[in-house]
Amino acid sequence: MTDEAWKIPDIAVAVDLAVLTVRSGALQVMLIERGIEPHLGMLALPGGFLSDVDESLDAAAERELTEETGLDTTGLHLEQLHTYGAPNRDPRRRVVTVCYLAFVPGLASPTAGGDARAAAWVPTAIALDPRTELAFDHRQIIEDAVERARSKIEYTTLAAAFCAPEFTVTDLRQVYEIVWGEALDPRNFHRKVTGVEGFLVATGGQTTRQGGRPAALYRRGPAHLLHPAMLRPPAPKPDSSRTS
Amino acid sequence: MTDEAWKIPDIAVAVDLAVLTVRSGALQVMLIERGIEPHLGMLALPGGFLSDVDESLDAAAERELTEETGLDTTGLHLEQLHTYGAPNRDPRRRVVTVCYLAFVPGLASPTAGGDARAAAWVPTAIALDPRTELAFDHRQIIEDAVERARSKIEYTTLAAAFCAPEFTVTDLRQVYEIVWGEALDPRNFHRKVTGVEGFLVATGGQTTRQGGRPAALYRRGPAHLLHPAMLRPPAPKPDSSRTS
DNA sequence: TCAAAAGTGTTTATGATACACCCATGT
DNA sequence: ACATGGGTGTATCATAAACACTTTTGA
Repeated sequence: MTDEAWKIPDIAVAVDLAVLTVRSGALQVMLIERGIEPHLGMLALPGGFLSDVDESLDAAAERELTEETGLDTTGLHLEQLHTYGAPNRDPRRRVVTVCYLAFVPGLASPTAGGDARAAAWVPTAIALDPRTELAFDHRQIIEDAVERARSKIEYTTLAAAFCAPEFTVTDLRQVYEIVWGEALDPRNFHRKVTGVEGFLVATGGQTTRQGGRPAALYRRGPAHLLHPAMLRPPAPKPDSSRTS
Repeated sequence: MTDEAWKIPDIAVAVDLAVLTVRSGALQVMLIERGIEPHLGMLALPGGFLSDVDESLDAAAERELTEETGLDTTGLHLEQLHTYGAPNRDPRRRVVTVCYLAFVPGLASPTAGGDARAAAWVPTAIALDPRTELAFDHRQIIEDAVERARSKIEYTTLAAAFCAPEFTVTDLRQVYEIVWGEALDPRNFHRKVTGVEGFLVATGGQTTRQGGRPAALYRRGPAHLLHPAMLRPPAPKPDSSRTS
């Protein structure tokens, strides 16, 4: 039997995870502080090598997340983001990493473990700040993950999952504003989300407020896809036409 | 220095290519007939293992395509589709394959080479027919690739690239109909594509026809993205309400 | 003059945006 | 009364779908 194994070079396969959430009014990403070389002590995404030839990529992603952050991954929805394999992205050897995105609410605070010296939620504004140093090509990965998360809430009902079990339309709008980094018109937003079938279910309850009309409370409806999709306001062009 | 190389299992990294085009009025995919085990003689996507630790994933994809099909890959736009890594997708050993999609016009007929015994364009209707046997998980990959190609022409001007340098609106519409497998209203389609800025540029020429009004000829315009996007007709629900 | 294919006009419906305005509560 | 935020009404615009109709050619 012909075999071509002779020409297969020694390449390691890793998985990395961009776990995003909305916490404390900010889009945050789970980062670890590396406890091993290379990039010892630097911030990085949780991840690591496939540990067993019989481990699926998805399973490896879940395992690494649990190992390094202590987060419970049962029922966690992971989706492949991209595979990064530039020849020199890891100084030790050739590593191809399959990256996963998890964009999920309600995760606990992490507990460092495995090869991670520390683990914490970090606002993406800080993680992507030019002054923040990140290991490997993880800055690029986080940028890709944020963009994917932004587009996911355009056509799914996922944003509602970041609200409390009972929430107001304003709570939901703030999730969109945080993730997109754009202000939305509260009135049009209200009409839109209450008009989409299966998105919100009124509970009949109302908020008690300090000043202002009480808001109706809603629970998540059965829909997972949004029809029609929520539209992100177009990024305003740099204004080069000021005459005065 | 701490190292964790001891726990890195022996995994091969491959690239596979789903090369799609529109030829002879059909959406077609480039398939090879395998010249080596496993699945000797079976239809498969072109692809193979990374051959060198310094070869990027993109470069490996181009190399494999040229080796197995003889196609010229200069200027070819490849985009990552997905990474498939189920533990038993290859009977020999653990293989993680990074799949690329190329959806491009004007490719020549292939010439088999490398590990391919034959190479040919195959209509996707045949490739995905239940009676067609495909190696590994390549049926799934082709399905994913077709879906991606279908959505790409919704929001890009790529479809026009499958027409001759000068083409009519009907030529362009037929590309959409072939890729989507749906009939479109010629009149609304005409208004739509001629109304999108930068999509089509009238050359002033006309077709000579056998019966029927001559059609205006167009060239591709400078736009790459479509605003607003072309809408795929919604898949009709199975009609369970026929009463007569 | 007729068939065939190209292209235009018109109607109707949907949805986005902007924003005026009213509603319900705490102070 | 009034500030505060919740929620509705409405005009205007952009686009999509359906389809009647006109235009331009070859036979």
